[in-house]
Amino acid sequence: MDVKTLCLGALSLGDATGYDIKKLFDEAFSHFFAAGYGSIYPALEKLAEEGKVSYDRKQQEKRPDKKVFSLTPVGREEFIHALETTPPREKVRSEFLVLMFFAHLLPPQRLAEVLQEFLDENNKNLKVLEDLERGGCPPGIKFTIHYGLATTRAAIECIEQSRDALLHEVYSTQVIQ
Amino acid sequence: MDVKTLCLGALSLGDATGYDIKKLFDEAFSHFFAAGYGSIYPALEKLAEEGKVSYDRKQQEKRPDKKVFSLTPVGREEFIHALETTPPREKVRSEFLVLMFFAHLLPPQRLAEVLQEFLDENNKNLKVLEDLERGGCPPGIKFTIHYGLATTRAAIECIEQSRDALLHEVYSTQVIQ
DNA sequence: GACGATATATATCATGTTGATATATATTTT
DNA sequence: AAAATATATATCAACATGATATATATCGTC
Repeated sequence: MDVKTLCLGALSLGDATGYDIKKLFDEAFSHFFAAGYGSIYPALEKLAEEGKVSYDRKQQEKRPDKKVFSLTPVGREEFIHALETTPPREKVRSEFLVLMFFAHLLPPQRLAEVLQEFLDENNKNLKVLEDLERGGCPPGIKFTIHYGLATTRAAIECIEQSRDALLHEVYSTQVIQ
Repeated sequence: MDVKTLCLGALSLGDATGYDIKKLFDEAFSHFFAAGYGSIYPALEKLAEEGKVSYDRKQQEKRPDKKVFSLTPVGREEFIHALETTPPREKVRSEFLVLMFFAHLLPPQRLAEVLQEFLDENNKNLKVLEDLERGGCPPGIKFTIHYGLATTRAAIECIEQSRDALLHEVYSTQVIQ
């Protein structure tokens, strides 16, 4: 699934500018799909060429002109077709786990820092998700929040449980070079 | 962190061809970092230009010639420097959660299928990780396995616990269009 | 013994994505 | 009054994706 397809999804929730869609990516989609302006604006341009979205240019006196995009019927069908055929995959790119994999090459101080930093970030994400959980939303969206909470809590517990032993073991097992 | 850097990491484990490194990505790194030939071969070429890896061309009678790459001292320092400065991030791209977010646009049959398929894949990954867990390996690597087990188990439990209610709710909440 | 599948090995390429930067102005915070 | 944040679009080099091409060997199986 590419950014073009998820832009159709974003517009299925209501008309929006590229800027609005970026905010949606940063808020509602942030814990499972990332995209920046560099992929969103070209995606909208191509979708417009293909007739899957249309837009109104809204003149604004004190701001750059807005392009408010809407999903066309063709675009809506395209999106539903994508949902029906996209396999439910999940892909993780974890710099954190790369650092753990090569823990034996890290100075002890740095390994401790890395664990703390990653723990902090997870606790921050947890708070965001806990706030979202309190607000009401459709069951599908609620599920994405519960799933995020479950995996984030598991990550935090795993780190808290193994941290001390890990810091100890890495430097007793370590071959001095 | 880019593929170039992780190729240095791969070579820190021992000399290898591009083909060998691809296997390492598919096995040891697969649950936290993906890369294909299309990024590995260009990465090795650039690293060689920069003097961070060297290679021996091994002629083989019955196979295409091998290029066996080795980490140079410069490359090793570069890798350790990268480990010391890379922030411990984690990024997920989940087509599964996109499908859940837009569950209200999926036919009931398809939603059930998606959940089952994703559950099956997670159980498959779980078995791979459980097998890895039994084999002995350094503490840092062991940690990446435990972390994978913890988050995968949390994902499976979360789906098993909410699946039935979700299937029910989505289609009772749904606005018929 | 033949056939298909898998393994060894490198390489390329169009398309898509990343992350930063540029441009301009308004509003909010310090 | 200055600095930071928000509104809004757009571009770009560098990097990554995923598929495909090329050749041969080996392994299983019917």
